[in-house]
Amino acid sequence: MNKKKKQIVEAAQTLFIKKGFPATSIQDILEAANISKGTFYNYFSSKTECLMAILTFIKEEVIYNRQQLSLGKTSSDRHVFVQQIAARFHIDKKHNLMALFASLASSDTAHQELKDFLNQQYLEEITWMAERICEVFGEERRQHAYDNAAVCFGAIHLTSKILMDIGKTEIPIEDTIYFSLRQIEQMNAHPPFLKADYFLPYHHEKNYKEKDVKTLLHQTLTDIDSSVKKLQNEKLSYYQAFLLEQLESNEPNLFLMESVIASYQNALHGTKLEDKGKYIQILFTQLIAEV
Amino acid sequence: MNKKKKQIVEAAQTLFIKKGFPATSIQDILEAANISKGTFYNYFSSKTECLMAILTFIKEEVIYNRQQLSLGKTSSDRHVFVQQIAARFHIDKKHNLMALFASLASSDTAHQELKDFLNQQYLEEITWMAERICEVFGEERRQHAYDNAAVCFGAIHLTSKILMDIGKTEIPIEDTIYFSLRQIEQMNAHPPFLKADYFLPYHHEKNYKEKDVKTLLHQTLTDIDSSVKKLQNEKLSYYQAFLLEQLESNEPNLFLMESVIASYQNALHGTKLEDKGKYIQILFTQLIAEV
DNA sequence: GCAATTATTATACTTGGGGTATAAAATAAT
DNA sequence: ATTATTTTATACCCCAAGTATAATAATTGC
Repeated sequence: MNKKKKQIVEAAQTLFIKKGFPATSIQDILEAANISKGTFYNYFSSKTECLMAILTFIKEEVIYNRQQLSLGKTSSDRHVFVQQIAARFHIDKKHNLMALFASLASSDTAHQELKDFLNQQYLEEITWMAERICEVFGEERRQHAYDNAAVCFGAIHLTSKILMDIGKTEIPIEDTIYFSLRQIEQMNAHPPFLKADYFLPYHHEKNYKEKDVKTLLHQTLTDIDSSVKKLQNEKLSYYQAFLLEQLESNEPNLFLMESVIASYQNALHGTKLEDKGKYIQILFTQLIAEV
Repeated sequence: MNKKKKQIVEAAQTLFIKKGFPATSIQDILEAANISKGTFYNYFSSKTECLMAILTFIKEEVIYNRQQLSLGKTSSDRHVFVQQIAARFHIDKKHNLMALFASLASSDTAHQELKDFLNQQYLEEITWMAERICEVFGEERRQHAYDNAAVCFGAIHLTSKILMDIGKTEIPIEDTIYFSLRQIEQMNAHPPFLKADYFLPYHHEKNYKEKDVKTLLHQTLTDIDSSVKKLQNEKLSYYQAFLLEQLESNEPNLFLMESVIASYQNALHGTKLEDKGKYIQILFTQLIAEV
């Protein structure tokens, strides 16, 4: 993400939160970001697309956070699971996404595009949750994993919405999550309602996604290629070339890449490319999370 | 509701469903209803208000339907409960509200007004459900009634949304409701999370509502007063006068009114006021349901 | 360093929707 | 039949999304 684009995204995000998405005009964004209309439409074809860029960025942050939470912990740790679920809420809160979503859901002309985007997000969240339920409650839960995920997810969201709407904002989201998790504690006696194969297509999506993240990673690297060269750091240039080479190969060595990216990011520390490094790290985390 | 207003509402409803609320312009409504802008703004101060009129009308239909379903059945009948929950979905489906809600949630400038309206609707639904859960599962459930209502309601809505989104439209909503009800079958071992007193203010709302329905009923009756007189039916005129008198008194005799309204409606059968009669019946049902 | 390309600005323009205003015509009420 | 009220047609205002374009600034390639 280049400087101008970031400038726009930051201004837009602030405004979307403060005034709500529909109430924020493009003019507002232009003034806040100190850019002209042409520039805006150079980066985004519509206000909706700008919003989706913001949401995508935040989603990456959530994935990264969840991955960090799981480091060094066993995958069956229930408290980690709760923290990971809470991560979305905390990050949403940090960016005040609650307010944003409240003024969203659909909007002016955004229709299908945004709707599909949000649907994709929540269905991904549910398949992730079903997978994690198997890890936390054991493989014998697999049959009912989607039933449980739906009930738990539904309970969390509705309950937190209720608590918001009736003004009980002091209750931490973790309490709500523990409450909702309790609802799926007992083994299910009935045959599964939501069958795993319903969601197969959405697992396939992951592969598409994987491709997308991969190309995105590649693109980001090539984007800053010249800037990296300018730093005239031999090691860095080598890393850069290595990473691109790996990404272009059919079977990239993920372990090696992980290590190299760490050094790569380190070498960028303090330079004006530091943020790009972080972004690359996040993309990579997302890539391995999806494999 | 007079003829022109109904004409507008019907046209608007069709369009909201077909094109979605935000995508429907007032111009579209004017053309579909064959009216001019002035007329529209004579009945509604905004597009949002028009939508709320439609939603209110449908809500009344739901209440009426649920009341009909409970006739002659014990209040603990689980299948009646399921049918009553399903009523909302069926009526929503009949009016294709799913499509409407999907294009809604918030919108252009509607903001607070519409948001509050929808919040009110769903919180009322939850308090209704909590009450019914006590009736169906027994009084010993009261402590956890709101917990159970939230979990069940959340499960129903999320699950049906999922099934819609993944294209499993052939699964009847009743299956989803039975599935969701199963989730709250076991007695809850933990202390309640959502306490009943959180929802106390929303019970008070009922009283306000009652007043509204009463005045609405009165207004509807006076609206058609002259048309009724024109029919030159002595009995009908007497009923008309009687009902108005009762509504104006401090303690209307509901039993008498119920009987008179039945005859009243009967006398209107076949006339062009038949629909008005039905509407009055629905309003009255709502009135006694809230007392 | 200079030429060529690309990004950015400023500005004007088109389209379209929400909502107001008003005078004339139609309909209803007494 | 004469008021009142509703309805219409039309023109208008305001504002926002998005397009177009010519001029200017910044990058890039060589």
